[in-house]
Amino acid sequence: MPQLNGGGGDDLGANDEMIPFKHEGEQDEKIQENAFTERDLADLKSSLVNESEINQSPNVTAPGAVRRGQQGYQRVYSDKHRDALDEVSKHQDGGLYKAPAYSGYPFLMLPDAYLPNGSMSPSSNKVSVVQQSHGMHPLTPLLPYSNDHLNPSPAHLPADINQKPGIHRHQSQDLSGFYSLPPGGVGQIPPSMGWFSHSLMLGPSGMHPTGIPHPAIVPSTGKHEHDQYDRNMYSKPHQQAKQEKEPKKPVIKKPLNAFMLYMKEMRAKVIAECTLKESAAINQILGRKWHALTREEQAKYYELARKERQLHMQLYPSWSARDNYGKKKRRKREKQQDSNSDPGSPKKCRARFGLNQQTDWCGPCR
DNA sequence: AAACCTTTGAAGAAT
DNA sequence: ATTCTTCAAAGGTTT
Repeated sequence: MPQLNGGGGDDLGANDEMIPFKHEGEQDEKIQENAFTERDLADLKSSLVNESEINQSPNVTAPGAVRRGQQGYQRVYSDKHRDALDEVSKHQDGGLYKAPAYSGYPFLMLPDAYLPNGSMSPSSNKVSVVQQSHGMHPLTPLLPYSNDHLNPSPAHLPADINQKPGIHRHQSQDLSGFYSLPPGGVGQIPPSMGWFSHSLMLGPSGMHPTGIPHPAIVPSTGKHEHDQYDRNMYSKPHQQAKQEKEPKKPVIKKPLNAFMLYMKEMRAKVIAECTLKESAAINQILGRKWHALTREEQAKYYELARKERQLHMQLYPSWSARDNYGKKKRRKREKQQDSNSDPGSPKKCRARFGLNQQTDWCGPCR
């Protein structure tokens, strides 16, 4: 597993690269924060892109170039964070899910109101990840994993679930510990979690046998997936009716990566601060805030993402990211691909000239 | 109505 | 082994 790559030795070079960027990010952050509070919002919006270009990559003029440059940096950067994460994991794997920072993470995002009995608030374990204070969607991706949903009666579950062939991807003790219930919690997650460990067990519209939709599963309608998901959350009968109408095969979405989890948590906060609503702009801010995070702060999300992937893998052993390839139709990308596939358009400008010589890149690459 | 935009990270495909 | 592509979320914008 890539994220477990101990990184083969934390080369100090990584740190050397990390530091300047981080400072840069912090500066940006300060600027950004000031912008939120002092700058006219319209100015902020209009200057957002320019500002980011100036701050992040002075040599770059085109947004696309920013993207490319960052991609080049990205891998190194992510590797470094994996290193950081590994460091954290080294500390946490032994006790992470038995305690502290992340124990019961899936429940962390759960408003107390959703907690079993309403009494077992994991507040003591809450990390800053908690979202409701920002008006975030209370039902985060991991909500369905909560014991609130596990609770509702294993009686609903097929008796032979754990005996289903092909779903015996080894159950990591790590994971079962990770999703362990609070002491005194009502339900107990079966060690195997096999009761909902295969997509085949899901209804036509991605409903869990318990009636709780898994966040990674959406009806394959393409558009308005999220709306449907939200409706599924709150209107069960309606959903059931729809379930009958839609024999379509459910789409299992990719598990969220660290940054996506971070975005999900922070989006509402950023929107509240700057009143921007345009996701593209918000995401730019979030990207910069992400870089401004400390390693430890980021490590939290890498760890959460790792658990997400683990659980996703257990829930849908046969799922592959490839399954969703081609589900989205592209308009512009195709053009870009065409230009890239052009024999006269060298794809490897970045590799050839490096990020510091982007002026030597061909037009499309710039 | 559907794709785009914009971000980072993970996975898979391609080279 | 390295590079490239696609998708994950989100919601206003563009086509």
